[in-house]
Amino acid sequence: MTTAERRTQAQRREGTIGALLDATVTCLATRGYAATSTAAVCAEAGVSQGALFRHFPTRQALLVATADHVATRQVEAFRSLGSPGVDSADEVAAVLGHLRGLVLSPVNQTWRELLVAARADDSLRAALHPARESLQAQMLGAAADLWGDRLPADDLAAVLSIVVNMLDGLAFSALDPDPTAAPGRTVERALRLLAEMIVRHYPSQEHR
Amino acid sequence: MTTAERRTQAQRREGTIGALLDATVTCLATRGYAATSTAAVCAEAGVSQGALFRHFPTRQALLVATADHVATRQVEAFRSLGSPGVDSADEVAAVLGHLRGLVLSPVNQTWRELLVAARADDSLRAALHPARESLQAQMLGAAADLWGDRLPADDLAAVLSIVVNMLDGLAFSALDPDPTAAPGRTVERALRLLAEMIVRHYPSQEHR
DNA sequence: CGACTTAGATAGCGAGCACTCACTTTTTAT
DNA sequence: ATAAAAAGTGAGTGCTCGCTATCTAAGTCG
Repeated sequence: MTTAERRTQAQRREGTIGALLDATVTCLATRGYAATSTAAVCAEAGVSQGALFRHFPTRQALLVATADHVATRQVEAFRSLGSPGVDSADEVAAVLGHLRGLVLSPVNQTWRELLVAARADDSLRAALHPARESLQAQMLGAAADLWGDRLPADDLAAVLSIVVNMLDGLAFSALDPDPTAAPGRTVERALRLLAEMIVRHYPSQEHR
Repeated sequence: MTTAERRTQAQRREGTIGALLDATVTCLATRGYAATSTAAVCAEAGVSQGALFRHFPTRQALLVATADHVATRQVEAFRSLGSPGVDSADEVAAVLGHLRGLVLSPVNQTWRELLVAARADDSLRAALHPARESLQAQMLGAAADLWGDRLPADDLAAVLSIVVNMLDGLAFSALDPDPTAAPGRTVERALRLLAEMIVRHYPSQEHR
């Protein structure tokens, strides 16, 4: 640690803010909303509480900033799926499996934790509202880019709603602390069945 | 208040315990887990904190007792659906709508709140585990009684998993404080589409 | 350099939390 | 009737929380 001791103020600022946001993500994902106290976040980030309250006027401001932070990362992860085929049930099932991985990721866990907390907190709900709308629109846009040529727009939104809501529901039901635990027989069967139902309802043009 | 002033000890006990359980349900459903403090529950129930801690050694014990309380009420509500037809897409959509109502009810909201809190609390998760298993088994059994003659057992569990997980996911996403708010266009479309996919995948015998 | 602004550290404050305890009231048993 | 037991009360206890005030360290600019 002999070099690069000198940083500009903007660099210092960005560094600690980034550390605080990342620490908030890991605290929310591992300890949950209630246990994500300012002290816990500061300990995780390796800074003092004074530093936190210099950059964020209140705990809620930190949480809202974290929500915006993870929202952008969510669309990135979704788009980084590439453009997988959805012609056969196997391919759709593979896509569902990948989506399940995304939904179970810490980033998405953070997002869910904030949404749940927002239900009982009016001002947090209001503060999270724009990010929520933006995220939904961007996810729908990404889905349209990937598969918009196969489904009418209304149906695409409906299928997306079915899939992500089911995966979110699964994430809430999966209380195992180990995120890579065996998905369970019925869960695998349910995903497989959903894939089959989708391809049967929207057969690809080649097979017609 | 001139009559019936005399109650046996068992009656008094049952009365206050019932009031505490009901108060816990409404507190969890309206204020959320974190705001369901012992003081809030006692105020809602109209008893003192001393009374609460006479019957429940700790806050967690009260919450676990409440979980058992609502679990039984959930199966009752599910079975009270009767035995609706599931031959046409319209009928399946109607069933999905009724299920949606059940999932959005305060009883189910309470259950979800406890499950979410259990994710970050090891001992609460362990204490809730038996009720969780029992509830899942009873729901599957009820579903088998209602529609077991139409689907193989494995498929029934898978369909049930898809439907209830999607509805739970919807309940988490629906942050509106008004539970009877307009379901939203895409939600209605998604439920309708899911109903159509189900009847297409499992056509009734008569239409074969 | 030296005045000035920004970033970060530390101690502490008031509020709310789960829980306890000494006490009163109501039911039960003799 | 009266003693014992159970139910219920409400003030108090220690602890953690979000947040603030005060201070030191570091970067900026004449």
